[in-house]
Amino acid sequence: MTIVLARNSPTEVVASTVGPLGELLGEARVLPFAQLAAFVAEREGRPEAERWVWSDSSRWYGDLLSAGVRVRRCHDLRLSHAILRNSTLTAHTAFARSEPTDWSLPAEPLSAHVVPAHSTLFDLGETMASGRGAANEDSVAEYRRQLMALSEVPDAGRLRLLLAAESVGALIAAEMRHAGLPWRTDVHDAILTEELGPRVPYGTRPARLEELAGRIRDILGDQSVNPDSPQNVLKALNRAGLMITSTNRWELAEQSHPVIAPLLEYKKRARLLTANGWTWMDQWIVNERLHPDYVPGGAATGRWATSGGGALQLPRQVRAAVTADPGWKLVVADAAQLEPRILAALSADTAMAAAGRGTDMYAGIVASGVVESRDHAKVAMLGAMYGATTGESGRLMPKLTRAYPRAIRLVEQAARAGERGELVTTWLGRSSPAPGEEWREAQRRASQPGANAAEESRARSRAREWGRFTRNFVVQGSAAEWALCWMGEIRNSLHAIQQRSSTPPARRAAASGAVFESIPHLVFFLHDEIIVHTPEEHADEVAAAVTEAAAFAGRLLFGDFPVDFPLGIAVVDRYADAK
DNA sequence: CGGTTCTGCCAC
DNA sequence: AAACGTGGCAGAACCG
Repeated sequence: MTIVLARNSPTEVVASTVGPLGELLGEARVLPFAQLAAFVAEREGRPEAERWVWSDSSRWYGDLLSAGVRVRRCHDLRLSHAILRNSTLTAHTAFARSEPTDWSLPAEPLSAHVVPAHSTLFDLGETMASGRGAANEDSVAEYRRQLMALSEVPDAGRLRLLLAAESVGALIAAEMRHAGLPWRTDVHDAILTEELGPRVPYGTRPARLEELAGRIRDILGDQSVNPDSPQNVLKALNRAGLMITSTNRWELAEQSHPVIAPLLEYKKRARLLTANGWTWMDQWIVNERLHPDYVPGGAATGRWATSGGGALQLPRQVRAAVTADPGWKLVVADAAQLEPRILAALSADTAMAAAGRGTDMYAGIVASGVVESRDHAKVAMLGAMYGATTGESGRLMPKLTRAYPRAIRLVEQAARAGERGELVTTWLGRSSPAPGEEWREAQRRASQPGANAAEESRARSRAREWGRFTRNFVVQGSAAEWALCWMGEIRNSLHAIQQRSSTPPARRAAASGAVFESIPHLVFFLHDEIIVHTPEEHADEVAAAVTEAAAFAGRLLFGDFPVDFPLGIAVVDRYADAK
């Protein structure tokens, strides 16, 4: 059954049951927000899984989770709209060719600090009520238009899978934000104290940094040096005779001067303080949980982005603070060499897939005699996917091209398409954005008869730049699709484990408002890795399910093509212990 | 003074 | 060794 939920007024929801073409089945029900959670919970209590269609999962589902209600399936209209409007597969449809509407706008970010507490049913709708405008949502009509667009695509199987994967990703994002990543503030504080000295008020330098700043000034014989100011440091180092043009780490590291070591150490520690210091901890860790605001589909390639919390860049330095609760474990898994494996499958390059038969594809490439070392294999593969032309990576390209012609042809063709300003499309059907007007104008000018050399060279350089983007887009975007399928299947398996387990399910949890209090659940996702927080007794079962889900995702996308997706996987107490 | 851009570094 | 993709973020630097 499919039920479209839409905001009817600032205080009401309309729930419309619809059929396969989005046609209304029976009367729509109007509910006050206060009754929505009970309504959804009742439908979710039935054996058959409803599909909830709504504008924006982060709002609708965030509210439901706060009220203690989990759902199994949804269709996220806004995320699906973005895919269907831009895909080359739907480019011929009225849906893609019509003028953009409000549905074409990105979801509004959740307000900075609605960290999911366990609110009561009474609060439900607060997030919804704060959404864009007060206008009613025309969700049924939009759903119908999307179904219509899909029906106009000859072979829409992959596109349908993409919309389902994108939508389940949005559910998972909301669930992970709700549950939060277990975070020990005492461990975090101990790391900071060890690296920086005891906590000091915001705006003052901790002892360890003060001491390093003193040493830097003494060595340079200049007490006015401020190591936090790149400009100031650059001038001071130039005065000291160092021929550098910036103060970035690699340029400094090339110099031999006694000030370099303390300066690099200062920068390292200062970074920890500003990015993940006490201020960050106070702001983002609530009740020993990090609640990052994931943005599914936030990157053009379909990768997730985040806004706030910095979950895309949790430095290794602080990962020891990510610690399972007593009696619980973290199952940490990452896909080994995901992107090259995806490339092998996209291009049906059986030689490259064969090199990935073991757990280390780079070792497999060496074993096949393509290059001499694992480092070479890695830098060559990354160069092929990123479009490297110079350096070691560029020099190794011919060897790779000889060994894996199909794979390399695929990325080269994607690059050439981008250079011509064309769109490229992932395995499941997400297309790259078109280059901007400025880009097109530059290309037009350069191709005019009177164009000067500078214009031509600038245009060529912009074209190659866009080619590197589209080259990477097909691989990165298809890898993101695999990851969504992997995670969606993990979610299904965890649900099944919960159903089988003696610790009973959602109903009791729902009553307490804590949807994930006693069951294994995903708590972290980053491009090709996941963390599940699980009661210890389920840890091995969870690890097996995560592993099987990777194989499942491979079959779902690539059918019988013999490509493996091995994982690095560990059952640990602390994230830092995983690899 | 507040808003925007730049620099540098974190993650994959 | 330093050029090769996607992001976020803090603080400095710049600008009207």
